[in-house]
Amino acid sequence: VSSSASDSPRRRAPRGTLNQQVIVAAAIKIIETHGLDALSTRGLARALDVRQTALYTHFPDKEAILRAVAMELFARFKMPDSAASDGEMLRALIRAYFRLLIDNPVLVQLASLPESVSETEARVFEALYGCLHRLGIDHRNAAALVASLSRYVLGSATMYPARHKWEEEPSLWERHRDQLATLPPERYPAIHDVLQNLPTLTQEEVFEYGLEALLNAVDAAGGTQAGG
Amino acid sequence: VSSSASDSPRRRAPRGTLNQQVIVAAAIKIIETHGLDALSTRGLARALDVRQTALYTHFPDKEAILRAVAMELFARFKMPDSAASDGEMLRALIRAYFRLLIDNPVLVQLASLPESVSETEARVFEALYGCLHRLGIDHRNAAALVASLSRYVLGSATMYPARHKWEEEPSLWERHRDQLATLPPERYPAIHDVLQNLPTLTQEEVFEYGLEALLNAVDAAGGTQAGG
DNA sequence: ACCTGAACACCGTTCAAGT
DNA sequence: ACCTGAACACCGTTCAAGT
Repeated sequence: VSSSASDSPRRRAPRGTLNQQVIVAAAIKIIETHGLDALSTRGLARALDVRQTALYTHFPDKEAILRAVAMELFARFKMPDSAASDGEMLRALIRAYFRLLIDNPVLVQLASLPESVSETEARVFEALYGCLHRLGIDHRNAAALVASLSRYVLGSATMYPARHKWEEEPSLWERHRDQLATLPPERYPAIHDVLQNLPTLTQEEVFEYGLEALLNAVDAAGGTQAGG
Repeated sequence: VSSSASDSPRRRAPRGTLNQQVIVAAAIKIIETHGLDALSTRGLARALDVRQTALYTHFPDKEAILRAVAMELFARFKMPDSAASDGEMLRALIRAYFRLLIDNPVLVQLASLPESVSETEARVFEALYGCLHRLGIDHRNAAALVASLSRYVLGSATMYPARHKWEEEPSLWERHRDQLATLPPERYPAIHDVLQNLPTLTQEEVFEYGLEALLNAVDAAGGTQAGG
């Protein structure tokens, strides 16, 4: 029963095996492969080939690990290149933030963590307010618009059909659509009217539709730069 | 050590003690008092003065209990009275749905449950599509608008500062604001410019701002019924 | 300083047994 | 039919002990 192959647990992990970086990397790997619910301190320790209590030398608790994971994923944000106009920059910023959330859906799940605002979020907000200021939007409208946009992006990312590797079940969006289709047509004629006459409407199209609607107010208030 | 007062556990619960209704009611009470995370089958059984395994006679698993809780809370939806115009009805429907989610924040947490569309949701969607149809909005725009509105409402409800009885921590919204204020002003001038010049902007004002922006497209497309 | 072993107080779920 | 007791396979976390 002694160690024979490399896949058998070693007797004792050497000194420098663990640090915050490798723990976070292993946690992200588990989350991306099997989902946030599959991340346990025991499983994480197993992946790192140490006992679970070794983790507590590097993090005070599991929540601290999750905060570090969120920080690491937020750092993946790609700030868009400066655009032709502030209106275009505004759109590019929102799209990039949306992209970050749908590429790393666990960030949505971790949104309720008591966690300081990430560097990424601060930079995005700063850039958004800067654009709106240059477009001549007053403080009140700028704050209301940025707040509305955040809510819209969060809701859109939450409903986005992230094809999780680890689960068979379809996303919120697809389930919703499928179930609406099974409702009795005689009681829900308007729903069926729309569903039957609308074969294709992607999440991206929906997102762009709402984004443009929310930004129309800006184009109206600040001088628009015509079509681009 | 035998039973002395009414608060000591009884020896054995009589036959008809449990049914789906009382279990769901007790679950809702725990969730509203201490939050969803505080709901365990053990605690639920304790509140009902039975052993935890008795619950499995009435529900196959905990998820089934949560689905029943969601159904019960969805039934609290108040369909608004028919409004003066379809435009007003549209707004009343969205506001009522938002109100349902912020009055019962656990519905947002339970949104990802694999659960059939509730009667409430179907009725709201049916009413929304009906309004849009009468306003002359085509299928594509109607579907895109309803989808955008759903995402906006979900995001708004998620960020809403529900003053949970059971937790001290401020809401997402308040934490976010407070933390933005602590950022270094020299690196984030636009953020501070807005924060300093904006003493009061309530969640309701933000919600209304985004709602009007999203519905502007409707007012533009379908004939608007002037101001009301 | 860093990793381990054993223990603690929790989970959700099962199943044979009682009534 | 409905409720119970004991058990199973999990959690996150602690702490004294090893190296």
